[in-house]
Amino acid sequence: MEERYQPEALERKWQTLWESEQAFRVQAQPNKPKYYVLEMFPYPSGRIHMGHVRNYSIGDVVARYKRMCGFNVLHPMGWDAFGLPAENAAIERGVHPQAWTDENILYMKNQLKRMGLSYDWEREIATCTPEYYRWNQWIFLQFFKKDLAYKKNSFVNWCPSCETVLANEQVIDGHCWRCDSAVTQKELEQWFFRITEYAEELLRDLEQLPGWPDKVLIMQRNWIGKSVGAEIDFPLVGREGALRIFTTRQDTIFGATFVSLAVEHPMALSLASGTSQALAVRNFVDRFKDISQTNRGAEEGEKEGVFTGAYCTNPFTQQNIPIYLANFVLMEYGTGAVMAVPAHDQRDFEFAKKYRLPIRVVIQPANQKLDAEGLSEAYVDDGVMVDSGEFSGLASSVGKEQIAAYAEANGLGKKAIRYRLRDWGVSRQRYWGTPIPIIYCNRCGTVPVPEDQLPVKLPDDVPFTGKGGSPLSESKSFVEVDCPQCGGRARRETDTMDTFVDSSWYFLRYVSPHETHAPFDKRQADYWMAVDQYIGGVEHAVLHLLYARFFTKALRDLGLTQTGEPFTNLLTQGMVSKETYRCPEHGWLFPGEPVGSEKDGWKCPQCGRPVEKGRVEKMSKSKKNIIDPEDLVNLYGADTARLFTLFAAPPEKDLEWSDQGVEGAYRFLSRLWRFVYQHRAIWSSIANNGAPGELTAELRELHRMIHRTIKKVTDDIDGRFHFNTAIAAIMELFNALSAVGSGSDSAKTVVKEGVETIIALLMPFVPHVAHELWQQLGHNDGSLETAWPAYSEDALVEEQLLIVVQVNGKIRGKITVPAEVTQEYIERNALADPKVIGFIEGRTVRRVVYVPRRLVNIVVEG
RNA sequence: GCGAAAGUGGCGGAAUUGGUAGACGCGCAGGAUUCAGGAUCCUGUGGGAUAACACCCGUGGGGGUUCGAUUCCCCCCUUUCGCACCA
Repeated sequence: MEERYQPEALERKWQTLWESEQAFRVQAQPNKPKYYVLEMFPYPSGRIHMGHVRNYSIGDVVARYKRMCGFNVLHPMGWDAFGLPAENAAIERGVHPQAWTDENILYMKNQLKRMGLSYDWEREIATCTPEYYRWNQWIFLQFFKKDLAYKKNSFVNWCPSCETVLANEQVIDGHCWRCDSAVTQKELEQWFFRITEYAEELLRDLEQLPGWPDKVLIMQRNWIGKSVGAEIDFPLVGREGALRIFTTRQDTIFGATFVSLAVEHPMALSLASGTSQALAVRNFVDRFKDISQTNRGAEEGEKEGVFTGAYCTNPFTQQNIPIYLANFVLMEYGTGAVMAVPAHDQRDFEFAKKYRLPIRVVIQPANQKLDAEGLSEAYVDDGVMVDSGEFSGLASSVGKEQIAAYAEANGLGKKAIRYRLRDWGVSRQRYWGTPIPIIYCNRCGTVPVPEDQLPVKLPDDVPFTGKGGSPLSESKSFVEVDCPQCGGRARRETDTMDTFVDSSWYFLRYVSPHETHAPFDKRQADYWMAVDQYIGGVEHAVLHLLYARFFTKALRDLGLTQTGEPFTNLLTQGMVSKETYRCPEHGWLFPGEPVGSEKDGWKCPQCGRPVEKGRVEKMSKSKKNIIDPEDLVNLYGADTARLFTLFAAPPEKDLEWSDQGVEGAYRFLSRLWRFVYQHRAIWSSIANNGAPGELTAELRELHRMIHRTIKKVTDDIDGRFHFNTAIAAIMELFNALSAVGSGSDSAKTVVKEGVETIIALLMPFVPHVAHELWQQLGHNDGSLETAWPAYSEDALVEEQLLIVVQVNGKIRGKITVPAEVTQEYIERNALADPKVIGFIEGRTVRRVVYVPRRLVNIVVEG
């Protein structure tokens, strides 16, 4: 054993050993409790970053801990390997996406291995392999058969920079989630997955997920956005037909003084044709139709509209009211037409004011009287219906019911439920993704590729020009095919699938990654699913996590699995960030910290000029504040990198990078190493499990502390994931053991027990150094056979209690009493404490509050 | 605008159900060791006051409930995140 802690060689030793022993391989064992822990798989961008290190360190603690507790642990890893960066690399550097991706996977896999993560690499998957994506295609065909996959012409989000369609979930603030360009709108024929079919179930089953953070549940609930209301027809004046509107405020229908349509509404142009407004309407439509919804208001919320020249009838008031187009009405939601109630909807109010449209108050609040002239804003809350014919006098909530029922009974409309959730557009005009297994034949129409012809492989003869459009359409060998039905000449679909399809079921593939007859083996899935603990960034709160839930339910309905929810427990870890500093001369300071101090100001280490202290930023290339985990591992070893990320903050919070913090983690491991090195000769001569019966009071307390620490660390890891406090407790115990050092034989025995406990408790966190020290102390049990330490309740029993004594809630003294004494004894001693006496003398004791085993509060008066 | 989370020493963070606020780590200060630096070890470290105690103040601000509030309730301020014309 070396005197100094030298992580490099020992980490290599253990990694090699685990690899050669295939220590983390796992098979289903029906008689052993299973535990499936999964971290979100990475995109193979080239190098791992600190976010990965954090994510996988957390997962590895859970996996190793559960393994030590006797669970049969499935802990797999793979690659979310399709996506745009590979294609961009091809365009920019002429490397084939496949080669680029393979190379990255190879490099990153090595980096992950150097972290000592306990993955079963036998189960590794990469979504870009035909063995994987053929099942994307197979699932697509099953969806197609069940009408869960369909093609429709629609207005879609279009990223002009990526030159592809985006799903709603991929548009952030009107910008592309990937490249941040402003998203435009384009009318295209696209493939969709009918996720809305599952809207209600996706919403309802959120209640079955108590192991998910509330934040994520709320975000999903909002994203699905259920609204209960009614659809009502407003008959057109002077022509056939009606405009169907959707509303949740039927109770305000007597106040509807006009109707607003979306720019894309199919009747927009026909309503105006033949009226004097025809030209104005055409211009209005042309102005807005290519702009995506979020970018339509020139300024925040600015309302604009145009009269169509046509009228319809409010079926409740029988009044003829004008029909407008309005820039804020969404075609995608409801029916694309809304009844406008200016008095009770803020948007309609602003619109009515701008275009001088009538305002009718039909809801009165309890404590004030509204009139149309005096309104400065819409009254949107509930109240009592007025000026509403036979419905006047009803409360809003009752009126909603009755109006909807009346409409239904009289053929004016029906009750309706709408969701904000839209169907998931999955077509992408890119190369590096799963080809959609569809063939278009002039005679037979849309023909699915027969299952025995899967996979539809990506062709190799595609030029990467970056000039836009679907690259697959450039490959003749790919496009030109015979129709599977009639054998005639036909054309292959050239769009590929959204890469989120790949990640929507990969957790199922891991249960039988080499299965060739189905996406996964049902029996294996029945054993392993659901994922007991899923860990990843909160940025996937709606995107990936919603899609994966949808897929799981859809696959269940195809009879492929019994699981209805894929992830029983979810941990969303925070970002890794770093403070930024910028020197006017040298730009972002990196690597290295500024010199100086908070008081005297921070200076550039190169030129001494004062630097501007930036905000704490997420690590990103542009901010130049990236810490490369590889450098970190080279310098300090994987154990230190793991320990730091786990110790510096609880996993769900953001973690701010600190060079000194890393030093601290390294120092702790060094101290532990040195302590074992110095004492190992002494300890080797002691038998294990010395009886603590004959110990001094001090050593008995130390022995208690060992067991207290086991309990604390166990509780902190299991379910709570407070790794930072678990590690703190281990450090505390170590400090106490170091203070005792050696001494009497019984002291040595207790200290040895304590150190061995510490080493075992550290195994999930810093596996290499912990296993090395364990071995150095003479344990030759198989490297991963060590059981998680158990604590004994007996060993926790306190001999003495420290009782805090308060007077009127302020701490005035502390007394130590034997643990078995009575409450009366404790109160008597508290009142007799010299410090306490000073505060109660001459005053009347009104009351004495006793909190068992903790404190006495003496309430005095005067 | 709506929804959610969070504000605790110089810093990261503890305090699990209302019961010793500041565990653990970093930083800082003093000391030991050292030719010196680094490393290591010891001691101290919320603020005020003091020779030292006693004591006073203190968990964003202001109220409240309670014997007792970082924790519960109300109002306000700040920050972060999510949604953003969803009728």
